[in-house]
Amino acid sequence: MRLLIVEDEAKTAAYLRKGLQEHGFLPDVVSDGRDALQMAKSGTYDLAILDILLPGLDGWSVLRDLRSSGSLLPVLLLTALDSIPDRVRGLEMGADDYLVKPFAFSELLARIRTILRRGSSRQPEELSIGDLEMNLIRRKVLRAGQKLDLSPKEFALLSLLMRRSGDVLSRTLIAEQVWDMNFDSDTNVVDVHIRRLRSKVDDPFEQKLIHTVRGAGYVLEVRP
Amino acid sequence: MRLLIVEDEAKTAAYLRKGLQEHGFLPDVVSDGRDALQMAKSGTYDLAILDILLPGLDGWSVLRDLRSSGSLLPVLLLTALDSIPDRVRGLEMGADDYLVKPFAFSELLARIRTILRRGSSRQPEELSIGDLEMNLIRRKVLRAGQKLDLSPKEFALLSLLMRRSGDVLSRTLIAEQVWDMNFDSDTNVVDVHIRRLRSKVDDPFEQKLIHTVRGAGYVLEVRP
DNA sequence: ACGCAAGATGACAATATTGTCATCTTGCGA
DNA sequence: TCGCAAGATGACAATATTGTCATCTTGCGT
Repeated sequence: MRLLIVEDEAKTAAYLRKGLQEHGFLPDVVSDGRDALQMAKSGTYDLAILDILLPGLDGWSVLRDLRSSGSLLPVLLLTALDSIPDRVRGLEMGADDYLVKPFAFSELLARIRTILRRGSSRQPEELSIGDLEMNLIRRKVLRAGQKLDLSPKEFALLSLLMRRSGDVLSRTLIAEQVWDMNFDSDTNVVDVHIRRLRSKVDDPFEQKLIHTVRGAGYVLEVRP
Repeated sequence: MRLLIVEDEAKTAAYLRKGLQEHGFLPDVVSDGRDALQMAKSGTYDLAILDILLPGLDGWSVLRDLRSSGSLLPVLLLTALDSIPDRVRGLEMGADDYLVKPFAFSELLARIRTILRRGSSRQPEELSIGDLEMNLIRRKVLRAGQKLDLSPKEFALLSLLMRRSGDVLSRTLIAEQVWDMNFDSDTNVVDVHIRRLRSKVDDPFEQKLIHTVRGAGYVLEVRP
């Protein structure tokens, strides 16, 4: 895990760098606010530990600029400013945690881990199975790097299959989720849409991903 | 936002409930650890504020059981135990934050918001401006609580406007983003689609959200 | 190996979506 | 205030999407 340590005070900076390195992190240290901002925006770090009192550009400004440029880089503010208004300000400006100096190294470590843990356990908006990738937000689907062009229903159906890949989904369940209607099973819409989806997702490729489970429904998964 | 407050001390519990209610949350209070666990597992809460010293089952156990059962419910530990080992233990057991009593209500509030912000806005999939809400993942749009039925292009256009609400977006920019093509400006597709969007999003309502900036483009914002 | 039920598939018609164009309105500078 | 350019709007035709149905295939129990 790459950490960006933004800290002007040399002694603290060295202490942080050494301690974090020993715990398996890859820290870089920078002391100037302007440099910090540039590095933080580079997209190469997993988390920044940010002091507020800095030369060049203070920590508030670094954080504000970072967030307003759309960066989601987790930031832990580590500062001697201990008043409640400062804490609130930091958190409301988009910091992920606020720890007051002097601090216990073990607590810093635990808080860093907490932030990082959170980062990875979130509901993903990027799904992928085998060489099939889809981005729910951008509404883009790729198979083996090639862009697939799906209709709205096909997209909804595929996203359901991917979100629950490995599970066998009954036609009834699919109908409820994708058509959000309770189902009078005398239609084969689901079958037909599965067909259309297959023709785009599976037909052009060797490795099939959409599988039929006779009598039960459909699964999306990689099979040997 | 539904909060579960797990707090044995009646005075603190009442104080929390009242304060949080005033800030727009929907808090439920429970004082027994066993009840707390059951409620936390029900899946109806967005966050739990958990004290450690409890009758029935202590906070550590509640947290451990919750996490080992796979629940991702965000938990903020709020306790009088202020030693570093306790803090570390709490965070490492899977709490999302640890705040020591006595605490400032404003800091608690800021920390709650920080945790909740993480939860949904890593890349916000829920956008809202005024009484217009949209969910990028579920592909649902509501205005004043009413469901709007948008075509794919309309949806893409609106999501662009919402993601960048407050910014004036030129037709060229819109064309690039929504049609992802470089634009030979001898067409008025954008105008037409703005029209169609307006007819669904704005026409039926008093308060308009889509505004024309003559010579520049369009903005989505709340205007007095 | 046979028969049948489950599933796959192709075709079709009903809708919905989209882009273009012609025409009407409106805001703003001269 | 007039005239014009920017923008709004309604209508239309070309496509695309969707659901249904009839028919073909396939897997599986006997």
